[in-house]
Amino acid sequence: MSPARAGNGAGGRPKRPTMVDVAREAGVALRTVSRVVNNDPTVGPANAAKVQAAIAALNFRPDERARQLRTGVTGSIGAAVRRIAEVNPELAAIERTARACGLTLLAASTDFDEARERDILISMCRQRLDGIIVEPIGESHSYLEPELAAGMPMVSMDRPMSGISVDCVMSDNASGIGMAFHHLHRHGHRRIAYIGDSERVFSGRERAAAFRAALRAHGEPVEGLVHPGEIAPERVAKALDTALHAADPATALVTGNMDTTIAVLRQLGPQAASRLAIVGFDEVPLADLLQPALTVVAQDTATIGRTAVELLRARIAEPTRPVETVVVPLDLKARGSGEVRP
Amino acid sequence: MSPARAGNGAGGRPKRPTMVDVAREAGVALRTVSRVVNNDPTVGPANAAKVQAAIAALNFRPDERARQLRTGVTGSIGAAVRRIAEVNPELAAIERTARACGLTLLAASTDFDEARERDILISMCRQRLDGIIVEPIGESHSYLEPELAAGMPMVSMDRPMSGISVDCVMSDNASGIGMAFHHLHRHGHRRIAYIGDSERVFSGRERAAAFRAALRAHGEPVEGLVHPGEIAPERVAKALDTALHAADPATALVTGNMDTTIAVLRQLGPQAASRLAIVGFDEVPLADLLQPALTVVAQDTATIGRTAVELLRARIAEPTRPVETVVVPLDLKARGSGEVRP
DNA sequence: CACCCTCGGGATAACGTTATCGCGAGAGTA
DNA sequence: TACTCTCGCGATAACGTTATCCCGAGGGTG
Repeated sequence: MSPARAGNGAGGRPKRPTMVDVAREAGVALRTVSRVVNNDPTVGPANAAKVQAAIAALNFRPDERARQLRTGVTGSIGAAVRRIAEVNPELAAIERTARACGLTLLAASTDFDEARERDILISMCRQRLDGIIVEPIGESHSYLEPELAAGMPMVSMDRPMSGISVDCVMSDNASGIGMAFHHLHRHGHRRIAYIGDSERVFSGRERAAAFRAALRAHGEPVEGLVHPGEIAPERVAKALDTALHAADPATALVTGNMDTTIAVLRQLGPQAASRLAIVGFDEVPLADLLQPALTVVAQDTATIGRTAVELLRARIAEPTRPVETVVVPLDLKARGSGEVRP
Repeated sequence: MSPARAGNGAGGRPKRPTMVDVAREAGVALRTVSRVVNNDPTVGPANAAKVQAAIAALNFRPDERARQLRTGVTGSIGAAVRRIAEVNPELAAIERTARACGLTLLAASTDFDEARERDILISMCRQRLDGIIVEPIGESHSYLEPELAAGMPMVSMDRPMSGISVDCVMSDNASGIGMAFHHLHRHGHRRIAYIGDSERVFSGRERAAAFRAALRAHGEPVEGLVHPGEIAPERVAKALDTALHAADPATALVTGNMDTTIAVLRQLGPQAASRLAIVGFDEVPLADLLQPALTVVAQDTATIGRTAVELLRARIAEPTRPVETVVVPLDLKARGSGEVRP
C-alpha cells in the first residue's frame, strides 16, 4: 500500500527463502548449504545439522530453475503426442519408464495439428529439456534441424520424421496388416475389405499398401476393397457401402486404426456388426465387452513407449551414436469378431 | 580427447549460442538483443534488423530457464491428476483452457499413489510453477501448507483437499446420485442397489451417503443395497451376488464411478447386464456401443476442467482473494440401460 | 620444529536472461 | 546559444543455484 513495501506487500507473492537466507540463519557459508542440499559428504555433522535445522525453520525449497540453469541439465524429457488425456498406452509406458529412470515427463497434445506440434516442439527446445519424444504429425520437420545440430536429442515414435534423421520406434505395420488378412483368410473369407486412415499420413499409407500387397499375394483383385481416407462418419459410411453392397460383397473387414474401428462399429450398428467378420488394427477400449468381442491386431504399446525412452536415453548419453530405427512386432488377439464365418 | 577441447569436444553437447554471442555478431549491446527478443518497441529499425539477422545466422533460441529465473514467472501450470494417458476429459479441458490463456501445462499421473502424488507436488513447487491443479489422492495434504503460505497458488479438482484450504471445483455428487436413483424409481424400480468406490475416498463416501439418503427419502430399507468398497473383481462380484440373489433381489443398479461400472458389466456378462436396469455414475467410453447402450449420470467434465484453470488464474492474479468452492451440476443421459423395466 | 598432506569449509565467479540506471544525441523552446 | 526533454541504446547489477579455487587447521613424518 505504502511505497515502503519490501517486495512482500499486497499483491506480489511473498518472497521465498533462498540459500543465502538459509546460510545466514545457520551461520555458515552459502556453499555449505549447497553441499548439504546435494548430500555432499564433505560437510561435517555439526554444520550439516545446523543447515538442516535452518532449512526446516525457513521452509526452504531449492529453486529447480536456478539449479537447471547452472548445471545445464533439466532432468526432464518432453513428449509431444497426439493426445494426452485419451487412452494412450504408449504415453503411459513413457511416463512409467521415465519415472523409473528418475526423469520428469513433460507431456503435451499436438492434437493432430501441425502448427500446434511446431509450437510445442520449439517451446520444449527453449526449455532446454534433456530430450524430446515426438509422435510426429507434420509433413516436414526440417525446421528442427538447427535444434538437432545444437545437440537436442530427439526420438520419433509410431512414425518416422521427414526432413531430419532421428532415432525411431514403430510397429511393423506391414506384417500386422498381413496377420489380420491372413487370419480372416484362414477362417474362410475371400472378399476382405480394408478401411483405414488417409494415405496422407504415414501409417495410413503403409497399412493400405500392405493390404493391397496381401490381396495380390493371395491372388485376389484389389478394386473396391481398399478404402483409405479421412476418418469422418460420412466417408466411412460410403466406404462401407462400396465394400458391402457391391456385386461381390466383402464378408470380412480389416479396419486400419482405432478410430476407424469405432467409426465402423457405430456406422454398422450392433446387428450388422455381429454378422461381419472384423479385425481391427489397434486395441479398442472395452473391446472385450462388445458383442461379439472385438478381434484386433494389437500394437505392443508398452514396448514402443519403453523403447522410445530407452532410445532417447541412449542418445542423451552418447550424442554421436548412429541413428537407429526399432521395429516392434504386433500380436493378434482373437476375441470373436474375427472368427465369424463367411 | 586432448585436454584442449573447448567444451565442445566428444561427448558433451555442443554449446548453444547465447544473447552475448548474438550481440557480438550483430555489433550491438546485449540489452538490445534482449529488447528485440521481447519485441520492445524502443529499438531502432536498423539495429532490429541487424539483431534479427544475427539470431537467424546463429540459430539462437533463448533459454527459457534463464528467463524464468530472472522474471520469476514460468508461464506454466502443473496438473497432478490420477491418470494422464487414459480417458480424462477434465485434463483435456484443462489443457485446452490453459493453451487458450497462453499457459503451458505440465501434467503428471499420481497413479492413485499417495507417495507419488507427494513427489509430484513437491517437484512442481520446486520448479516454481505459476500454479498447481490437483485431483487429490492422499488423506492429508498439510505438508503443502508451507508452499501455500509461500504463495504457491493451488486448486483442487473433483475432491477437496484436507488439512489445507484451497479453491476447489467438484461435481454435485449428492444430487447426481439422487438423479440416478430417481430415474430408476420413476421407471418402476423399488429395489435399487448401489455399488461404488470405497468410503475411504471422498467421492465414494459422498456418493454412498447420498444413496442411503435417497433410499430413506423414498421409504426404502437400506440393508443389503449399498455396497461401497475397493474396485476389485472379487469384491464387485460379491456385492452383485448379495444385491441380486437376496430374498428380495434388486432389479436396478447404480454404479458409483466409471471403473465400477466397467467391473460390473464385465462381471455380469452381456445377457445378465441387459436384463438389469443400470445407471452409471460417470461417462464410460463407447457407452453408446454397448447393448443396451449405457444410461449414465455424466459429470460436466469440460466445465470442471475449465473452472479449475479459471480458479487458478484468479488466485494467481489475486493471491488474497477468499477461497472458493465451485459445485458443478450433472446431467443424466438416458440411453437404454437405465430404462429397463423391472 | 619444519614440512607436507589431507580435509572441511568459505569467497567468488559463472550460468543466460531481464531490469535499473544513465548517457549522449537530436529536436524543440526561450 | 543554452537548456530541457525525449529517444535509442549501452553498462551493469540482479535472479538462485553450482563449480572452481583457495585457505587454515590438524596430523603425520623427517
